[in-house]
Amino acid sequence: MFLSRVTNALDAKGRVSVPADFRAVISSDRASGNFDGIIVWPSLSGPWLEGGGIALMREYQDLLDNMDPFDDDRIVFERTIFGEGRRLAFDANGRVSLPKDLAVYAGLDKQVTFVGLGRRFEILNPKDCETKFQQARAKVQQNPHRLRLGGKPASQDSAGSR
Amino acid sequence: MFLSRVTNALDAKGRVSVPADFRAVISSDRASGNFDGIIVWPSLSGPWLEGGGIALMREYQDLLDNMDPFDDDRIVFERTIFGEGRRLAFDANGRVSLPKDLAVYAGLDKQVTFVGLGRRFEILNPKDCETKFQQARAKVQQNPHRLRLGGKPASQDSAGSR
DNA sequence: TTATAAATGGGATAACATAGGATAGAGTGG
DNA sequence: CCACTCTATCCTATGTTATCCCATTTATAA
Repeated sequence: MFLSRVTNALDAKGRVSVPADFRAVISSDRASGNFDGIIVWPSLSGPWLEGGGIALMREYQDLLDNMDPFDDDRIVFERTIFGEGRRLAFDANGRVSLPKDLAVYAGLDKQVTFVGLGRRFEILNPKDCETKFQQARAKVQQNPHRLRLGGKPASQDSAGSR
Repeated sequence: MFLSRVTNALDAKGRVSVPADFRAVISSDRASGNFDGIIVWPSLSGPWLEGGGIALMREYQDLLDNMDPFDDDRIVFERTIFGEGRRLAFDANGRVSLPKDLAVYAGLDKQVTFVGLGRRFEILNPKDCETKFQQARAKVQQNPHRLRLGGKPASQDSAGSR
């Protein structure tokens, strides 16, 4: 499970270290022979990136496999999920090199922040991250009931927030 | 799993490099002795091409075996994918040469874009690709609920809205 | 402090995409 | 039946980019 917030440097070659904790998650749910790296895609919700391990992609694939092959929405999801995703392999030091267009999309410059979201994570500009965090906090304080921490029920979760 | 979007040049001889990532997928799920190349057919849905490895053809065959022999979808499926499909072998540099009629069908000229869709991929004109992607993105944003991205529960996710 | 792991920097190297000539095979016309 | 053309495949070459490898720094823990 991806947890916590880490800021690392993006070097001149476009490389950035993936936090060691995150790497541990990837390699633990990685059956031998699986891709050793992360999958990253531009968020549908705004100018930042989202990512996860290959296992997450398989979950998405399972969901899609259950859709009607001739459903119009199916191809739309296939394009957005698989077509936008990039496979970024770890180098020997646990770094990935971030494609330039993704960096531009997310406004990433010298520093990037990884934010764990459980099944997946976000990659964004540290400044934007701070802003988003404050907004999210404010929202929860206004509306504390939606997330019922500590109780089983939580029928309408929404926890995944994102 | 085929991921991401790559644009490569179609040269004067009708050759185009298949993205290295895609080739890796093919050779990884390729039992030794299998066909080293891609299978390409005109899409059922419009003027572009679809393709995959030989392994995908096997999957389709299994699917078809379980369909009603008189199902209309089945017949269309068989005719396009098996009937119209072409076997394009890699050359030493990982290129295939795209038959002229397929290029015409898909309106391919100097540049072609490969779009990963998980089990298969699309091959189309970069301009058309851009259009389709914008449409897909817009559609998913309007209707993110059909596919429960990011988690099991999330019946009315999107909570984090923003 | 010392030891261990993680993150960072940069030069060397290999992989990739692309171009073009050379060769072999299919099809056509004489 | 042979010569010719056209086309497809093979092979080598080259610029560009990514990745490999090693060295150094920073952080964490004993």
